Amino acid sequence: MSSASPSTVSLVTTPTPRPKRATVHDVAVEAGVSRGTVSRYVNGERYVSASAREAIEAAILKVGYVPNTAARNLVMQRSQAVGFIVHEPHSLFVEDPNIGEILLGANTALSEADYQMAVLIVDSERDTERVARYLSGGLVDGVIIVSARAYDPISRVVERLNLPAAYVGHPPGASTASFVTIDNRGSARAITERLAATGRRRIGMIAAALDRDSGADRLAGFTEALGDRFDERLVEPVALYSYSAGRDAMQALLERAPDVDGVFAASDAVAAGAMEALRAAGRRVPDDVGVVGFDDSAWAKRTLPGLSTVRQPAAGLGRQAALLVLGQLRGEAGAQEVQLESEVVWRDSA
Amino acid sequence: MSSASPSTVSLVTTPTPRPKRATVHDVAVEAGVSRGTVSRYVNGERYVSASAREAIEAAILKVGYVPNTAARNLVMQRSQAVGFIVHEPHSLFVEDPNIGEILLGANTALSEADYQMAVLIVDSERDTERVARYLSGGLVDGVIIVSARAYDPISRVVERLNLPAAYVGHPPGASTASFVTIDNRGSARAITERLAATGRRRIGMIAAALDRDSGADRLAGFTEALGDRFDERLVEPVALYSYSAGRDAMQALLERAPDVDGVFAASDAVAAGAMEALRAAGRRVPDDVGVVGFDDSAWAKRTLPGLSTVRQPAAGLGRQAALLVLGQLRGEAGAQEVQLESEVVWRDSA
DNA sequence: TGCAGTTCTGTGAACGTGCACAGTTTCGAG
DNA sequence: CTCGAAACTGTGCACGTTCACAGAACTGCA
Repeated sequence: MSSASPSTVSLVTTPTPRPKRATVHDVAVEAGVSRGTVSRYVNGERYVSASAREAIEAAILKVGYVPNTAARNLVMQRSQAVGFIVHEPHSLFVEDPNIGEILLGANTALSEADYQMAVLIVDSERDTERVARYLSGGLVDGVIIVSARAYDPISRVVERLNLPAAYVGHPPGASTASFVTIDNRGSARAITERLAATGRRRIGMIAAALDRDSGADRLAGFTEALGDRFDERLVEPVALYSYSAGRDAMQALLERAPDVDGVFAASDAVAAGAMEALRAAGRRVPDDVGVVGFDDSAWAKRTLPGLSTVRQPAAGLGRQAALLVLGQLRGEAGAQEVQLESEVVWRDSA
Repeated sequence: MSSASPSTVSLVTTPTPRPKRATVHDVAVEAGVSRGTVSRYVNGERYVSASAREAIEAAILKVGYVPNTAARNLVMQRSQAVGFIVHEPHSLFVEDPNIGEILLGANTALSEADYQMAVLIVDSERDTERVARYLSGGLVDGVIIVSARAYDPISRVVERLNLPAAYVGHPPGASTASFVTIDNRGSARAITERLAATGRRRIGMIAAALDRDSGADRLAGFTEALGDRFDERLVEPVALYSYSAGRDAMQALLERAPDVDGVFAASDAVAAGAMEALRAAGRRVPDDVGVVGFDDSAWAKRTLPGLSTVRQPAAGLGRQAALLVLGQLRGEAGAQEVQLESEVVWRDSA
């Protein structure tokens, strides 16, 4: 920065000699006005004369002023950031395309409102503690919570802090928080009925994540659709919405009920695994067994044949959740529920 | 929340009456010591007597004190956060499992060092401007940059701000920043040689993302491995590492060179697409055509037969990049290059 | 000219920390 | 008992902003 004279070698010991930033004070001096006026200009408030405005604009450009967010946050008592809390094992974060979509949808909406997103992944006990501390630190003004399970300690922390929050999916416990969902039950019923309408007689289900509302509701819809043709022995429950779980479950189901001719898988990933197991067992899809999934994620277009499924607007879920939080931040009324539309997408797997 | 008495309806106009937080001052009063002593205790410094410590501990518990991060950031001139900049179309963020893995690896390392990660996705012009403003705002102490392309405006902003940074992949331009990579060229050479060793005579490549070092290096390694048996007409370039691109490219390649009996796809997603096209064209894998990919992502285990590929330690890349940034933050020496090991994973597709 | 209303401006006080520095106590050695 | 070092403690200032408030300048109207 300064041209060191050849004789004196100045050894810089400070780690990163980042250039000191211009403050609102520097701008004020440069423009020949006061701090207050500069602040008003920056925040787009009234009562700034034309001449002052011009001088300030020039000064800002000259000194390269950018507001210091920490100082602003301190005095405004807010952070202009929203936490995105994911309650999943790391592996599923990668495997489940839905979460990525939800994150993107939320990030887009937050960006548009000039909010920042802080990603918080909770996988272990240690994470829980760390995230709780983080939330308490006042670093986020609100949170979006994805895939919380029953009796989630993080949810309790959020409630205690009275932090604006929106859940993707039903919130656990008796909380009165806002949330955004799709009609899992109705959609599951619809696609099961559609599958039945193709003439299948022995329809099974690979149910997943029954400890979450999404999983439980999909099973409920399935049961409802079949009515008295429902056979409990044709339901195979698995823990997670994963490919490998679907494959193993289908294998088990085939052993127990070789005459099964239709399968509703609780997610596309599960369905893809099931199709793999069917292929390995020499069953043709859809000729021998019809398969339907749920999500319409990237999986559905990859399978062969293309998977019939329910389109879940994942990005829209994230976006809506963000909007709910932003609404609360603007002081709008409390708990809201939003249900987004989902539709059956019929391809060739059934 | 509060049980309003029937006669007096109190209309709450303040947005969220968040409980006011205890400050270091409150703790000091409660414990009967000074602010300075509390501050020393909180930051684990020396010179706090046993009696003071006990009193402070009790006081903190009683008033529920949590340090205010904004105030701390302001006085310390840092934010304790690192930006994670992704330079990709939104769609690919979802489709490419690598990015998710890299993000997780980085997030883990940052969390362990008590740093927070802010996700910044750059997709449009508007995003570029927004992110530049964000970086200038002093909200991050450093950045991890994924998949930057040549002449990236964000990279220039980072350089101008003198912000500690680490790239995943070679940084664009003549920048002297730190970065972490794998040996794309050597690995591509290795797997191509291995493919050739299975007796293939007409080996083609679906090259992708040639405007990035990863894409260009993989093509270079391929060329190198084949030597004078290299045939330029067997190279099909595509823009992105995507499934659909792989499918279309394979189709084109088959039309131009029906005698092709081996294919190196620039990524697993591309390879999966290629296998789909081969299947549609009635070619058997590996009997008629051997296929190999790159990444060892979730795709590789899903294909049928399992894909031979190069294992890329995606989480490790993210982790290393985070460590490089953290190192610079601690004031350690400047630009470093780290190369992680990658290995050929041989399955059944070739 | 006086006066009220509006528009504009500057000043001082927060916000909640960390840090330098000055001051006080403790303690062991001479 | 004295003295100096080491262990502790408290105070004021700085960080960069917003906000309330007091006051100045400008308007239009009587």
